[in-house]
Amino acid sequence: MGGVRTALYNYLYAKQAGGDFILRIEDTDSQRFVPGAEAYIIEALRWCGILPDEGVDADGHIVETASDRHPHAPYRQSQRKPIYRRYAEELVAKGMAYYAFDTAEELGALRAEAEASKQTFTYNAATRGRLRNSLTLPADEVSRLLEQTTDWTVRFKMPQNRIVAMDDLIRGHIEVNTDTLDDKVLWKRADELPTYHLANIVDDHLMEITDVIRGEEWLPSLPLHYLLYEAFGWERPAFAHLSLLLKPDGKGKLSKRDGDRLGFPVFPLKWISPEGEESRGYREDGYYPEAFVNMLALLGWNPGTEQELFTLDELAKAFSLERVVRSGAKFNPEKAKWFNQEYLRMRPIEALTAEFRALAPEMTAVRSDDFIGAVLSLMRERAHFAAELPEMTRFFFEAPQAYDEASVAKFWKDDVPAIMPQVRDFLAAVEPLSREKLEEALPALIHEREWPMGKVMNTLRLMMIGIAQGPAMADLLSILGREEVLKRMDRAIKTLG
RNA sequence: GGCCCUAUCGACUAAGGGUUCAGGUCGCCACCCUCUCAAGGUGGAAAUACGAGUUCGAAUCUCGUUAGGGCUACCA
Repeated sequence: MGGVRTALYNYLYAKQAGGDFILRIEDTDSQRFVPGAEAYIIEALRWCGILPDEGVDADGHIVETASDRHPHAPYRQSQRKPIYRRYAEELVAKGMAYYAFDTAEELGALRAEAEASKQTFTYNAATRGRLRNSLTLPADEVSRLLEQTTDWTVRFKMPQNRIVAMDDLIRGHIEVNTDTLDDKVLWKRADELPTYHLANIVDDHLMEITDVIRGEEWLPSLPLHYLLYEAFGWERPAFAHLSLLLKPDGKGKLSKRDGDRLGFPVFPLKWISPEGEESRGYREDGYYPEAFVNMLALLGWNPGTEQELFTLDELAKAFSLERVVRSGAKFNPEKAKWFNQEYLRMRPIEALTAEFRALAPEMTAVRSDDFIGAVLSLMRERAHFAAELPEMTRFFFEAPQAYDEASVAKFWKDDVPAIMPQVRDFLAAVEPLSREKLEEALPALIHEREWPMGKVMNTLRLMMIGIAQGPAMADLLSILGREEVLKRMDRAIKTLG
């Protein structure tokens, strides 16, 4: 969800400015490769209607070779591997980065040691002079290690005691002293791959990215990114950092577990991890993508007006980074349902009818679109999801198999058994058996005969649908039609005695 | 621990120093409508974290405290 929201804001911002939304896969961590994740991302964005202008082809596959429409291919960082080393070396040549030969074990030991004495180990100006790198080792030793070993890295040489002044489109001005930062690894010889920091800056430059809208977790590395653009002498894009989505109850950021625990999806689409663990999705839970996207857009942004329902195009028109809120937003599953309910109501009846047929093929096989449309028009306002409709409307399609005992006990007594055959005679003769006619004639009959209104109406409903709660009698009877109404009455009179 | 971000009803948010005893939406409660249920209509309860300061005036600006979050990896 958080990822989709970030993508959505990027998309809206790009569309509003008449720009392009590019999908790039940042898969530089070979250890954490997850099969199926890339296809999942593309499918999820597609379901949401967030279609990349660049990076993905019409067939839904990531583009690997450059073309007019995809001038910056390939879009998978793992396929851009040869690009990055050059840039890392460029920084070393400029004296803004250096080779580091410390092993992961050595650094781990240093960190553990520092922790034991309640201190923090930071690889920067304060410590790099004592560590094994091209700044401290003799040149011939450096050359030897570069050629003969494969576990070295290129680290950024963080300047000493410098204030980095940054501007964020959402958060405003931020300043950080470089002494609190460390010499981040930029490139790893072991897999010849860059880390996020290098790959991101190089690719954003190469792909002509003008605006970076990403999660708040990247804010601490913004100074590094500023310094990297400066080191390369490149113009930097504008940055905007979005706050996180928080769990509905308690504290902390929204996690996969919260969905399972509280009963709502955290993923746009159902996701099955390589380990076989399943997570439900908004799509499979019956949400309309329009409702999901609308809900996400309003979680951390507002239009400044009281409008809450937006199409994707309307969102693109109304969106602005100035109106993105800075604080984290707790996700509210109830409001998500409300959005879907609103979209269920706005749905064209033809579309809803088709959807309903797919949901309940046996029940609807012999029914006309007119009949189904009449049922749905009456009943859809009671539902949050289309999937609830078949059960909710079953009594229109099938006569009741049994009569609710509590309702029978409450209504099928006193003079009612004597009255109902007379109601049947009325329904057999009334002309036409329309909603308008019944709304007027049925109460009129009840008044005229001095029958108890509630008792007769509820008993009639009980006879029609098996329980005493449901739609208004005039609607119910007119949709059911005379033949079915009389059949159900006869059966109820016979069964209830 | 260090660095950074954030702080208005239960939740999402509006109010950009005076037009606000803080507005809207979801949820909750009551009433109305009514043959029941739902929907709808009307109304209600419900918030500026705390403490200083600036100012004629502070939800709004400043500082501090508290609380929450993020980062602190050869992950993104």
